[in-house]
Amino acid sequence: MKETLNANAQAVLEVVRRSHNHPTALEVYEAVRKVRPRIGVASVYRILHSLAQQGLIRELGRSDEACRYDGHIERHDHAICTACGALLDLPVEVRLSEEALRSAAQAAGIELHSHEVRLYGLCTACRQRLQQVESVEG
Amino acid sequence: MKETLNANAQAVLEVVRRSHNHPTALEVYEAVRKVRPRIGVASVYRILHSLAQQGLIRELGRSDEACRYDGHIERHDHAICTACGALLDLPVEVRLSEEALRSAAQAAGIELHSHEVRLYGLCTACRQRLQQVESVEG
DNA sequence: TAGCAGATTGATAATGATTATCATTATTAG
DNA sequence: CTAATAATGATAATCATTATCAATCTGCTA
Ligand SMILES: [Mn+2]
Ligand SMILES: [Mn+2]
Ligand SMILES: [Zn+2]
Ligand SMILES: [Zn+2]
Repeated sequence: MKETLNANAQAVLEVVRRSHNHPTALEVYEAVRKVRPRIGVASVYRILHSLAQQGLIRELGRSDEACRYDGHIERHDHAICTACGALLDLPVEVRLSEEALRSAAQAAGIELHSHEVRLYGLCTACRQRLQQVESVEG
Repeated sequence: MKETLNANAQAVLEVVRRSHNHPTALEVYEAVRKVRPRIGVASVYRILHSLAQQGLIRELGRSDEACRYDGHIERHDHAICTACGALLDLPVEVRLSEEALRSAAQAAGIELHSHEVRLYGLCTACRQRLQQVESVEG
């Protein structure tokens, strides 16, 4: 229900698109202020979430909100539910070649210590819950 | 300089190891309280960081601390500096087979929407900074 | 055009996670 | 047994994010 972007949303989108450094919400806020001085921080947060929901920008971090700890230190990957934030171990390893890792790390200029694959999607519970809603609505 | 683990640290480590659900610091705190009722929340945070630094447990989330936004929505991967929290785009794609993704998602019971590879290590700036320190100390 | 229902906005307060302080307590060295 | 030092935990502070809610804007109708 949020088809057209108003001036504020346009400005936020512009800022995020122009920036190549993965800005935080507050950084976006400071930049948007320059062109839309009356905008408030609440609106920036609202707009960012809305843009992310529309797929126009992407949210990084935020698997839930609090830092989580893992007692299993052997390398393994995770699945993250985009609806409820659940963070699950992947029981099988997603293999990727040493060579690909090495060259990617070099291209980014990073000294590689470890890596992780993250799968995003709906967990079983959320899938069922959303199907319910869908069948009621439709 | 934190070779031996005292009773509090042992208890925290036990809790994290026993839990299979990636607990938050506060969840760990509640569980540890049961066996060490006098422990404070500050100590739990201190111990968790210390254990992570020693490589005995792993911290998930916490690329920096605030949620970051990305204006580039085409699928791509990231490098994260474990020293300064910098979050960088990988300029090359880390390829992994559709088949591996699919089977991993199925094994975790998740309906896969997207995925991301994360490389962890030291960015250029931090690498140089740490070399300086090292040469002064050593 | 005036008036009104409903949506949008932004100032501000509230919340939740994490960190900083600092007086108190435990450890260690002499 | 001291005195010095390190570890601890209660509590206050900070920071990002969200909730509230009065004010404002936007169609729309009489
Ligand atoms: Mn895990
Ligand atoms: Mn990116
Ligand atoms: Zn879920
Ligand atoms: Zn760095």
